[in-house]
Amino acid sequence: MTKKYITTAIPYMNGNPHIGHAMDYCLADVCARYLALTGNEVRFQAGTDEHGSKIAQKADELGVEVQNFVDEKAKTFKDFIAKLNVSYTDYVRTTDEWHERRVQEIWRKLKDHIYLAKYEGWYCTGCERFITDKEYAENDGICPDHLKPYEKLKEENYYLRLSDFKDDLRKAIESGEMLILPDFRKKEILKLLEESPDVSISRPVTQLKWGVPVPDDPSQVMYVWVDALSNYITVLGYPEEDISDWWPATAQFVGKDILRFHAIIWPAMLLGMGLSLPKVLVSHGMVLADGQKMSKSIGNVVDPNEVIDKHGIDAFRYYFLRHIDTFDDSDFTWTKFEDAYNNELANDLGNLVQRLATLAAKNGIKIGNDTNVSKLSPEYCELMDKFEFSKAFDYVWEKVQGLNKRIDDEKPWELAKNGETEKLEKCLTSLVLDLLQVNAELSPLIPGTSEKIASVFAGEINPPKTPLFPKN
RNA sequence: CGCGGGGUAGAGCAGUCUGGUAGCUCGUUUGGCUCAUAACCAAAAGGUCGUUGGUUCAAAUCCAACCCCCGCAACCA
Repeated sequence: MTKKYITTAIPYMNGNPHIGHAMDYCLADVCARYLALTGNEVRFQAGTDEHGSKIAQKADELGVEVQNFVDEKAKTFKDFIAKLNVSYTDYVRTTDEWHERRVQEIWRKLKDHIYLAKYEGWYCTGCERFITDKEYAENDGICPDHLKPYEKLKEENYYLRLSDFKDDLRKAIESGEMLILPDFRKKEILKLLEESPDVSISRPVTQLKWGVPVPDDPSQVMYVWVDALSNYITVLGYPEEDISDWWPATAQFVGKDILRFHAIIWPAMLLGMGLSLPKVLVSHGMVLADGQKMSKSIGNVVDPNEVIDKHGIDAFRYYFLRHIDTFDDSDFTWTKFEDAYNNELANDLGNLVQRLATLAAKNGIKIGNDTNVSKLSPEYCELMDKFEFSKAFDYVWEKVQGLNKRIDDEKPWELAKNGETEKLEKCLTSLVLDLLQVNAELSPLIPGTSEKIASVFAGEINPPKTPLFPKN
């Protein structure tokens, strides 16, 4: 049994769960379920990112203790992940004591690549980041997002010497040793890598209190990314435990907006610790609303809870994994969602199960423990292995539609009328077995529905009493 | 001249590398069927393949120029 490790990006606790988080979880979950289905032992991480001054600030505004604030938020997210039916095995909160302790150990291991230096330049308190001279000039000294003038800042920070790793990193990305998907993101990262300066990885405690203290220097606190990125291995027990069974990760799922941290800083940290690089970084796109970015100011934000409540979690998973592009930005619209639900889930699949179950039950068909039903087709596996989830499910759907066509072509109801019992039995048995094979391929995508379908045909065949996908 | 992706039927996309009658899904129209969630199956209509020019017997596909959209750069996955 091969061991596989899948990770999700840990969301920052300054907002509520949104549709983008759901996208990340769904992709990783399909991957994890597929790997388990093909006989691998899978560990699957999820968690929450809870440090940083923005979170502290938010708690201040609300007049609550920071710890209480993140406890509350973290619970919201954990409930949300449960609602998505995500099959994670390991969960990390960056405020977990064991995480903080291990991050400090990681810092110690990186020490040869860390140096202290003075930064002098522009800073935006709103963005919480350093501003280059070029940016300063372009924006006439005023932050376009926060409409506040940049501040002159002089402070000491620790830096990670990225230049120690650039060559190795570039080779690893070019050769595919650390595969970045899709390919156009790989090109972007390679270019970005060349231009990347050393990264500041700490802030003075006077600026940032809510974080993990730098070991042996109480005046500095770790920059949140160092803390957050480490979660992928602290959750496995690093450095206290031997993680070589699980690391390097089989695949790490991230949004395109945070790919740069995962494709440059994170691998640099890993190389600094003498660990291997993740095998694959899967960068997915953003979910748009009518071609536009979802934003509070435009007011076009789609609440994932609303979508799930409308037609259930499997309809949600189905739409996001089949009709939202795995790698690039795509639209969510209610019309498209409803169309997919009615035409594909209810009419194609739901009705197929219903009609076939009814035919089989009426004619006394029984399916034994046929082992072939869980056999996955090579075409399907090939697409899944390449993380082409939406294409894989397109392929499966052709089979769903093919079964409907076969029923029409073979007309089992006529065979029944004509008393051709033997032929009828053969025809229906074959159809049911093929449906169960398709069902196995659907199980990573819509696990709940897949179980229901399996139970309909297990032993005595019982057609669903209520439709799998009811229409209103 | 920053780098990159893209402009193909009403919508979303494939086809472009390796030129040879323009394809898929949804939507629309019509026909068939009755096991089934007014579901299913079949057929039809619908396109100057961003613009202009070039190469070729032949261009969505190769070459050149131009126009338009988007990403890499905004709290956010």
